[in-house]
Amino acid sequence: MVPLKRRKTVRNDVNCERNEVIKFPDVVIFLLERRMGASRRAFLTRLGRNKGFRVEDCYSDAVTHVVSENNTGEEVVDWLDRQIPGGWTPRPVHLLDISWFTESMGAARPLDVQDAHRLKVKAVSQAGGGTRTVSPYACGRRTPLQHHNRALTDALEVLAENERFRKPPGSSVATGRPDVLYRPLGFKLGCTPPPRCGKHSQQNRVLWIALQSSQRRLSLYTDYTEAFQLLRLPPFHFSLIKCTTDNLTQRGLQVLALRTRSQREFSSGQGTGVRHYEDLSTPITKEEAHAIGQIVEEAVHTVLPGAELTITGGFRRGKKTGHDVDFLITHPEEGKEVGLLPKVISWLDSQDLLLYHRVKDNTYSESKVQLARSQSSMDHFERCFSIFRLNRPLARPPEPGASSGGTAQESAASGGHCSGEPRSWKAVRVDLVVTPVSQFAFGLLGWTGSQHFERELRRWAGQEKHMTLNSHALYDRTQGSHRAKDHHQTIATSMASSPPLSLSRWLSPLHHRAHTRERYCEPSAPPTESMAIASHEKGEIQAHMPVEYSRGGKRISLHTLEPEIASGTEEEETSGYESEGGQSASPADPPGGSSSSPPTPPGRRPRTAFTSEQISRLERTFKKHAYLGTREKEELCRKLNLSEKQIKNWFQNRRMKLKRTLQDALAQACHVKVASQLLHYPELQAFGPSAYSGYYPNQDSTAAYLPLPGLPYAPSQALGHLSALPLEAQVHPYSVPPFVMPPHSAGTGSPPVMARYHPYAPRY
DNA sequence: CGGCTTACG
DNA sequence: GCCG
DNA sequence: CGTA
Repeated sequence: MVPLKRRKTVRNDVNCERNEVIKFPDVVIFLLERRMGASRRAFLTRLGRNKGFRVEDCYSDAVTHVVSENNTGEEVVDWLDRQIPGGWTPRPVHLLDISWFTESMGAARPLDVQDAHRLKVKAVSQAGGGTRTVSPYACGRRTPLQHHNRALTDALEVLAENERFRKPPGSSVATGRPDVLYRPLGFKLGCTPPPRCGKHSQQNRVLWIALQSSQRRLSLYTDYTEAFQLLRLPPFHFSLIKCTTDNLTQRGLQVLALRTRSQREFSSGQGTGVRHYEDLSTPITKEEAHAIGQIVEEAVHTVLPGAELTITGGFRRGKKTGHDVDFLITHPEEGKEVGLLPKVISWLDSQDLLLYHRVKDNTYSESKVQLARSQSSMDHFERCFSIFRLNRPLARPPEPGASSGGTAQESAASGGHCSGEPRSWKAVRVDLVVTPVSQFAFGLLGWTGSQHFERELRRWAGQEKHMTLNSHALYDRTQGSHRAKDHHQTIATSMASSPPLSLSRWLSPLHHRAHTRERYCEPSAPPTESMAIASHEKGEIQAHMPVEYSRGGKRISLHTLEPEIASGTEEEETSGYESEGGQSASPADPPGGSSSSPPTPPGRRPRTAFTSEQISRLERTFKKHAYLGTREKEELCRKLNLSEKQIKNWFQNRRMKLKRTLQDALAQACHVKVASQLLHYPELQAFGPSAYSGYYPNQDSTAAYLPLPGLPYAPSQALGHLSALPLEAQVHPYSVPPFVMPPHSAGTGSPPVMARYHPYAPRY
């Protein structure tokens, strides 16, 4: 099983004219006899020399290319080490597989060394002693012996190996290859990653390495790496790394790459991004977007006459500028749209309007784990990321309707270096998505959304339309029907008729207030079932709604159902009750109180405002472990004068906050919703108290107020990072990894599982 | 009024 | 429930 | 985890 592709080149060339002339003086070859055999070596030597190569009989420092067959890099190094008196000192020499030699022979010239030719030094020994290659999981190809970022590739390999044996739920995401990581880093890493202790040290290093290239994000991501550990989340996934670096490549990394001027290692897309960095970081105007629209429209109509083009994204929301332009394409006749995108692209390309394009079809079809996901085929849409070559208007701004079809000027191709002088065109990012009509509205929503907009929209859907809208579907609770696919009319209508900004008028807090007030202020009138329903527009009828409320510091909570609950509330103690004297003393406010906020329902501790001392200590503890053991809970409880329940709640809330923060950041970074998937691991589930609860020396008080430089969890810091992110708020909801729906939810004809949106951090 | 923070089922 |  |  020799994975080497041997070319038969050699054969008949033996008796060719023998010119011993050295045509390529810069290449000095040494053929390693080991496992090659003397006769074959002699043959190859002759062949090489005939072709004008300089092939040495003995190894020397003059040698530039060491060629071996069926040896690992380590074996070669080992051999060299034994040959050279005093040991072989690593020097810039290519350690190559025979494939380089034979291919060079075939080409009659020394080929540039490709990664595939290189021997990997740290190859794992394998059965059969064949040529070693790096795990395909680690890199899409064999890793070169000499490259800048050994630490990175090694770490990747470790990661990869781990990955093979880890089958966590949702791991289907982890199919991406990390070579994206490897390739973009065409430059030498500046410094060595910080050593870390802990299980995930390698992973963290990987991340660190990958991300240090973008200083802005460095702290962010190292912080989040720690956050992952803290939450006992599994180490990063490949996909995450992939996405992350992908994104970095498209954004921040470019800057660095430009600086280091090593563009050669970039893929075409990355290179394009780098070359047009200036353009791409220049905001796109509405006019430009419109012009692009004209072009795309022409393309679409040419390719498929009936097709419809709609602009989505920020421009649809009314933004005046954007970082890209998004379009949604469909055809009124279901099915007509399939395969449309490639044609559109190639038409555009033929008109020389594209600088780059990458069509993506089913992103995750590769991963077989297509689990119950009847709806939400968002991720099956054809889509394309492209960079347009948009002609700049000449001199004066003409009317936007100039669809100058193929006027693509063949300006100086500015292949690699565009000097600052203004060109006649500008590079513009354009995203194209094709959806079947049935999905059109859904797509429209998805691709038009901004965090704010979607949030508003969902609220609107929920409160006004009694429908649940999330990124996967629209559910009509009124009819109990599921309309993910065919409700486009309603959505489209609402989209059209109520522009985003006017949505707020639906959000009158009055309804809401009225209901809640009603419940809290009129203990004498137990809500009937219907009332309960009415007050819970979300459709979640609370089973045990407290019927009787009393106010005051002492609660006498009577729950109609669940008597045990009432008794259960005992465990709770008043330790922290008066921590804030003023507050809990008598929250009793007159019923007619015009207070803006509803009174605290009885049975519920009035909201306390934790002091900064309390917070800082909690934060410090949290930084050590996000899950609190009984021991520490008690301790905190004492020291902070808070009840255990408060401590417990605080930690719970804090974990959620961290999680949100993480998800948001990762979602942004990945430009993909993978983040929430990553956080769905059981590790995050309730976890018993730490075995070492009491062990950590309690670095008492003292420096409690310091912002703590390394403390990513101090709100100020974490949020500071976030807001510092130059990333756009918009995250497209496509590329949802195969969402693992609880397969058992089918039992009742109940509505499908819906993620409820989080009021704080809409993550789509 | 939204965001963030406590508190709870 | 408070704050900006 | 959603929500008051």
